[in-house]
Amino acid sequence: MDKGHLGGGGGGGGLLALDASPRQLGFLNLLSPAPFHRSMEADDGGGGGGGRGRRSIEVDFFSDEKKNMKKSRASAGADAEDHKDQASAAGLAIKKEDLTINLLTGNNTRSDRSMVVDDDGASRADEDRNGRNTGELAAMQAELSRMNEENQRLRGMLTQVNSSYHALQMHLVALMQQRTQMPPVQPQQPPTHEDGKNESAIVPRQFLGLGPSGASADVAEEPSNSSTEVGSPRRSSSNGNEDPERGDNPDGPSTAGWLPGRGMSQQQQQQLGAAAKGHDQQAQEATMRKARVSVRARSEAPIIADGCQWRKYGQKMAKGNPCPRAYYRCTMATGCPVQRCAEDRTILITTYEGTHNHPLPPAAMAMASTTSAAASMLLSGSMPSADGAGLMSSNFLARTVLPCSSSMATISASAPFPTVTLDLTHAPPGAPNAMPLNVARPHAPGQFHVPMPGGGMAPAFAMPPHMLYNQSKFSGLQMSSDSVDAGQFAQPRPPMGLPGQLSDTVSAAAAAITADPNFTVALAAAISSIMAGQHAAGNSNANNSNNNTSNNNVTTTSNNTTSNNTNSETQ
DNA sequence: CGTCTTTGACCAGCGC
DNA sequence: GCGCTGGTCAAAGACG
Repeated sequence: MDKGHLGGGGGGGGLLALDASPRQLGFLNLLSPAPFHRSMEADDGGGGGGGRGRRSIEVDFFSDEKKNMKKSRASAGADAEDHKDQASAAGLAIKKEDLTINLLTGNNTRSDRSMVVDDDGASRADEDRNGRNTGELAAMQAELSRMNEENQRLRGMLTQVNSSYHALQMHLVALMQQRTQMPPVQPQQPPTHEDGKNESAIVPRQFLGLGPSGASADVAEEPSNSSTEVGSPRRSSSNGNEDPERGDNPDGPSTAGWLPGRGMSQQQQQQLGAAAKGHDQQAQEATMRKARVSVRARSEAPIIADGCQWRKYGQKMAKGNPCPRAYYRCTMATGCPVQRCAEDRTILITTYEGTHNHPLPPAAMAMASTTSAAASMLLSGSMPSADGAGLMSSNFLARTVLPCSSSMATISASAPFPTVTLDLTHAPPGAPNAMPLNVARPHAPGQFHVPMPGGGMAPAFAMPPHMLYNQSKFSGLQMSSDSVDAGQFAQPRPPMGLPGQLSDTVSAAAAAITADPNFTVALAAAISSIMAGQHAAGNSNANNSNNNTSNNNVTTTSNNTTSNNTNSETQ
């Protein structure tokens, strides 16, 4: 692999020098988010969550209760059952209903009695009634206050989570920047392994068996630009051989990793193995790069506007598709490997391969993190350790997909190149662009559809990818941890047992939250709405300028024509 | 003049 | 071994 990144063309393109550097850093994906998702994961498979809007938390949280209340009211006292249900549902609701119902139905309740009494002594009855009403009123008020308190608490939790998320995000960004600035940095490797010993174990996931490939990814990067490599063997993918060419140049490996090449890993490992410290990272990078994230969205534009600058370096007629496939390369940094093609007319399919190795503008962060997360998830899903991993990853991915988009995201993973397809062309029936957070219903077995909050409101890519609902029932943290590792630090880590405290924390939180499905749903909705709102607000400026098109493309997608994503993973 | 896009050619992997 | 296909390079042209 290699070269992929070389510069493109000749002509003037100075830009080109892209060489590949492998770094992974590129993205950070939000660690936090992952956890979020998970925690949120509620059951909802479709359900309910709903949330609608991004605006008020309260609504989201108690939507269910409110619904129940409304129901009860509507049904008027007639339905005793309703009452029961309501009662079970929420205390407040019950009381309210009791009042209403009692008056009408004449049950044994005090209110009833009072009514009956009226016949005789109006005044006394009135007093009693008043007294009772007052008492009930007081009770209701108490309930309300209680609910308010609870609400406050929940809000506080949300705030905390939110702040934590932002803090992590910031931290990641900082790390990323540091990394990019200090090339030589050694891969901060995971404590556990040294020089590649554990690598295999650590990096297990790879589809390709990538081993340590080359030097520290980070390092390399850069400087180079390698145009030097241009002459080199083109297809990187293929051979490990290339790497050797590059020799010490770390880039080589990385690039290699980046490319589709399949077999390189072992050979390279042997060859380079000695040197390797960054192997782990590279290996991961390689895997990351091999993993592809395909985003489907309706767009008239030739390329999706995700905040990054893409340069077209090639176009080919793809077999079986009348529409040409175009190859794009990120020009924001010289070795940024993320790339590629768009096909199809109405539906723009953008496949990302690799990760950005440079700091991204806010506008691009969302998409980058999304794709990165998706890739990492996918990769992590392949991990042997957890059966559910794959599924989880799917879910997570789904959740990860552009949350703002109103459309549904369909995720699929397929071999030989693990590919995650985020289908933004789907829109729930009857849900136009701006569909509120609706219930997600699985379209078809094996597909994960994720409701995206706020369609019309927030820029499609403005939001962090993590705010989606969790549908999955799976709990593992792997996803999060993996995603984090892979996406960001590229440090290889044991699948599950991450040293990460974060994982623990997250898991604990997730467990606690997920204990109550309803709560989970509500919380998920609330968080989604909040985050959406914040991001929209925060990024609106930057994003608007850059992402308008993307927004339109993705967000506007209303109906999906294509549900055909290949979903290999079925849940 | 510099940058970007287009487009033909080259190379490598893969399947038969 | 051959052909097909995917992916990339790089010259040439277009555009601002």
